[in-house]
Amino acid sequence: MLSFTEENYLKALVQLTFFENSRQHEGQGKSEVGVNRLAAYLDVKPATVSDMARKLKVKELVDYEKYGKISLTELGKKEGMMVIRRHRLWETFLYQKLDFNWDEIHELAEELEHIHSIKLMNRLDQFLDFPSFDPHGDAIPDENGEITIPFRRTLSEVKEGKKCKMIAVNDNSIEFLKYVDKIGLKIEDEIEVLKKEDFDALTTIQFKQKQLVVSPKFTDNIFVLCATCLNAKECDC
Amino acid sequence: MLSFTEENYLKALVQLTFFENSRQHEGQGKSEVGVNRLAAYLDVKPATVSDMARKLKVKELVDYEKYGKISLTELGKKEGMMVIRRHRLWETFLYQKLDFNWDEIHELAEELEHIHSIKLMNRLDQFLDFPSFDPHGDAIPDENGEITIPFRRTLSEVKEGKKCKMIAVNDNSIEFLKYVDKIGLKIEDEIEVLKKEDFDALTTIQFKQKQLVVSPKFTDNIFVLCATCLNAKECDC
DNA sequence: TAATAAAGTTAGACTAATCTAACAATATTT
DNA sequence: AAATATTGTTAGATTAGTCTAACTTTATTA
Repeated sequence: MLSFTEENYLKALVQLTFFENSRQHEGQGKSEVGVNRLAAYLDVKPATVSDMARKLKVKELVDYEKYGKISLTELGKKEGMMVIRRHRLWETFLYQKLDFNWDEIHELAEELEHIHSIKLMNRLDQFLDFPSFDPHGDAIPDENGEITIPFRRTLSEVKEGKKCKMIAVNDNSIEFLKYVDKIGLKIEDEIEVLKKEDFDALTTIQFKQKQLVVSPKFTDNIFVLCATCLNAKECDC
Repeated sequence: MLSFTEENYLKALVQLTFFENSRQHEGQGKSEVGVNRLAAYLDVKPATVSDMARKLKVKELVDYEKYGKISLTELGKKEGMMVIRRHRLWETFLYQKLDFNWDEIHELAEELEHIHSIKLMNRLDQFLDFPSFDPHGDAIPDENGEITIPFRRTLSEVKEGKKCKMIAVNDNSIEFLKYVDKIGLKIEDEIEVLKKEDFDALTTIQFKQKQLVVSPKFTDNIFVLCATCLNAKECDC
């Protein structure tokens, strides 16, 4: 059985090697990370990560050689994915059933994700009607730790005059989530890009009969999908 | 913030000093416990309890002097009660919402009870419609850690020919819970005592149109209440 | 390529929670 | 009351996860 701490290392490795900058890395297979980077991400000292990397290697959860990079083994990836599955299912529960705000659920899920029970998570999954995305729009890994990330683009990439729907946010900081809440935008909402101003990169969007001018700080962090590109990598939206 | 372990010590102390044998102790104020007893209950060595007792004393959670008994302070009692509140609310959730069996919920609640969030527990309480008892029929402490144990008697004490309803079980062992499940008896079910045989202490009961002969091992561990004694200490049932 | 910077490792220390083994205090029994 | 049994304490060790400080390896740059 994995400890609380070991699980957090595996989760962090999944985030850093599979999710972070996934568009840049796409297809490059650069799924490894340095000791310093992981240490910074987990807010511990590099020395601590060095130690832990050795321990995780013994348990065959990571591939790692002294002075080398760290990467997840198949087993390690699966375990990390399961932590993320639990995290995202709990977030969905807190948001949908207990009426928590978008910006409150992450912290609670950080604790709840460490409850180990496959049965519990499968029951919760069923209770929530098998959601595909959590309240931030991130995909929820299935029972086997598999995740099928649909092709996503940011709102910045959508052409003028096109419509799309918001499916996720890229920035999970409380400030960002509070802003999105404030303007009244929600997952699954339809957004129309009315005008894109090249000069200062401001975009005028419309959703729910409201018009709003937003900056790249916003558009870069909203993931969208349009009806036609749901399953297609090429799409003109 | 209390650690996982500290919380378990406080919970155990509440169980041993307030709940266990509460009928015997009633009114005697003997709410203290020895090092060996607590060690046996927690399945650790007495040496460990000695150490922890000193630490908990520093934190003003227990009263304790070297070679003396351990008892909870007001603060310690409240913290312990809150752990029990969380445990019982989670059990209720697992049983009512996720359709877990009676005998599966305890173990999961042992983990869930350590998630600290007052808001989470209050929301869950609301979601469950403010239950007074958990699935085992034990009272759930309120937001302030207060518990009002209603007057309970065991099925053994009910006179021949009287009816009562089951409100709790005294024995939470898996074997016992499985047996209760097997015979199809549930919290709130009405039970009629048809016959009591003094010779071998067997009792014939009826519930849901079924008749069954049970032993003291059973009747001693079923708590009941009758309509007339709900709020009265004296009752002829 | 040699010097410097960045990245990573090792040794030794700390804390919390546990153990064992030896010892001390208190309670019980003859 | 002395002997014995029960109960509780202390000292020293262990493990996981962390730290700091000193050191080593690898990468970058002048």
